[in-house]
Amino acid sequence: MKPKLTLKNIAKELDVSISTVSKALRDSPEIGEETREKIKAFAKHYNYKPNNIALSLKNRKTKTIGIIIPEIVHHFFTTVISGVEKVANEMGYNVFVCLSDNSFDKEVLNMEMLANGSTDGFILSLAKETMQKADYHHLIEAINQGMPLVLFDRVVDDIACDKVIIDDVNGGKKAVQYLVDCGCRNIALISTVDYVSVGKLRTHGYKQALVENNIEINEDLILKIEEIEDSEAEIEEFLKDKNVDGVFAVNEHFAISAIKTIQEQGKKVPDDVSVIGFTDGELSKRFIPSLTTVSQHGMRMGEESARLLIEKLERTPTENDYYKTIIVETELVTRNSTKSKK
Amino acid sequence: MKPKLTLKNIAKELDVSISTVSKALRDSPEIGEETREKIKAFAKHYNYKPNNIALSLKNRKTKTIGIIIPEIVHHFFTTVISGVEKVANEMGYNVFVCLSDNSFDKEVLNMEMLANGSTDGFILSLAKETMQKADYHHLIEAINQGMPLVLFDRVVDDIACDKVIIDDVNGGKKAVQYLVDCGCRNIALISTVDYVSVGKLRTHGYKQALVENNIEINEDLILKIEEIEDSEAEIEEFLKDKNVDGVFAVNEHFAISAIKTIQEQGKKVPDDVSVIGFTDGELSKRFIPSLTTVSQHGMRMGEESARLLIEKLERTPTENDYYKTIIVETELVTRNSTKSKK
DNA sequence: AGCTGCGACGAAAACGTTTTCGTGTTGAAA
DNA sequence: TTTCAACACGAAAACGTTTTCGTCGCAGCT
Repeated sequence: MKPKLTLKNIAKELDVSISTVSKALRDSPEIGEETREKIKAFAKHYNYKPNNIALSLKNRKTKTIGIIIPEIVHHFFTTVISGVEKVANEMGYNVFVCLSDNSFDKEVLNMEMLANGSTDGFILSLAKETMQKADYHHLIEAINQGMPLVLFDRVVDDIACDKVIIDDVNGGKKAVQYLVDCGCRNIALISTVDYVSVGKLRTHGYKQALVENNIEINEDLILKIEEIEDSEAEIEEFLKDKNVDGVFAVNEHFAISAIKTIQEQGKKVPDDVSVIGFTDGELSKRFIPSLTTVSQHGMRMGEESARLLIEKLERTPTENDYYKTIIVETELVTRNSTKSKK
Repeated sequence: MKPKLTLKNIAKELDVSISTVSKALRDSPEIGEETREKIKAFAKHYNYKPNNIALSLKNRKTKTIGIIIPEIVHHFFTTVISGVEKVANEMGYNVFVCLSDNSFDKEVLNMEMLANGSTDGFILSLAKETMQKADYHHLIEAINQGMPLVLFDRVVDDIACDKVIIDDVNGGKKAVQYLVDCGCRNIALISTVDYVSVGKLRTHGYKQALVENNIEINEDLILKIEEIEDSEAEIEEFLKDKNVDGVFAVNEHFAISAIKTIQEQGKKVPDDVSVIGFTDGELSKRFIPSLTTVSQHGMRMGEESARLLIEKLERTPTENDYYKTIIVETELVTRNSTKSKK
């Protein structure tokens, strides 16, 4: 285990000064050609690589961005990470991934870790608990410290920062409209509790679509689920002896559970009941029947978030006083859990 | 956007020296109680947090570990990350996640980024391309530089470092033995190409189980898949007019594809054909029929890897000259894609 | 000979910490 | 009154870079 090669080492070895070595390696014209070549050859031979930490300290930037997500074992979020990684790497940035586990405290802790010089800025999707508490002081603090922040997917309006979201209202509307177009009239909604922004918005979309089609909104056909763990039983109970011909679920899991329940009731999907989910994961693709879903383009969201953040990082602060919100379009991918349009 | 609070700032503000501030904050008895309290109060009020980068530079350790995985959109790897994050955070470490995309070049690049001071060590699962090329110079280089390395899941024998693997041979054997116990005799194997270590090992297990049960190995019943993209078509072609009563697939996807094909042929799972997969993901759990699989305990693998690495990091180098290999046991979780045991 | 200018290099500061080793001021002991 | 320890604090080095600003020697010009 050799001692790590540093500028100082090279300087001593070659009997020049540290500054000379540094300049030579950066091709400064200040250094004579002969010395320069000698130093570069030496560095190359011994595979010198400048120390990142020292560079970060000197430049006061780390070329690193952090991303904090509520849970990683979730297809949507992994695609977002993928997207972030992709553009970050292209732009010469590293990515710190942190998990909040949907816990407020862990989210705050993560932010503090990342904010103390480790990263230049971050990308965040709020923890469920944070949205419930509606306590965003950690975000505000970070922003005040001059740390650029991009919120994605689970965002909150009152924070002034860049945002990347999908048009949840429209996505929900599209889905329900499609069900209507297939001839459904009694359409159930399986959503999450209202403080999760996406659940609320998709519910809006659901209602809008019904209204636009002159279908009465029946609150009995709306289920709001708190704990994902118990969702299966809840959904079963909910769908029991309800006479629905269409179901719109705000995620894959709810959709699958709905299908199972429906089948157990002796009805057929899509012949008797059409089902549409949200988020296009492996499950939707490969389930039988494969699921018609509203795809969120997680990869694109990640890419846009990273681009937004890096753009902000590489500008002078004075230009920074406006914020963008990028809306990534959803896409309805039709598969076999819905009847074909009439 | 206030200028970031530093020791120097505090010192100037309170009209003491930098060293005094530093010592006071670290509760050094050298500093008089009055001054100490004053400084601590000030720091607390303005929410001072020491700069991580400066600390890293000073201490020559970053309290950060890197993990490089071939692909993140893969349930198994996300559970591993989860496990790593968990114990890393408990021990006060941060986690850098990098993606190699199964590309050799990206793997090397990632390692170089992380090796230049950004991390104290890393955890790695080899890219497919790397295993194919069998070029491990980047690993050796890192080790020579004194960077601890833990290999997991996709490992290679000739590198001297800690390893965390599952007993793939045994896992495969268990699965096939179970099929035999269910009365299957014509058991097909759907595996990956041999240079992917896990594919090879699970194939061994398959063969061992057959031999132990005096069933002849029929190479015609073994399919090795290179490109996961074309797998569905390949599997369909492979299973066409083969008279099998059991299928062992080395991952979820192959298993699902097999089931689909079998059902399309008019046969029933599990009544006519039993199917077992590997890796316990969402898909296995929720598919209909739900899949009997060999579970890999990704979370545990992540935890063990992180523990191993951190243990090494926090010892003196002299104690470091031995390497452990931890074998995480697999577990057969039986569901509905197999008949019950006779 | 004296001046200018330039080419080639080195010294030192800076980034934000921690830590070792002073140093100046006390109070008490001799 | 002198001496010395204890106390409370500051100066400076170090971690590995980059960069600004010297400085030195020498050639060319008048």
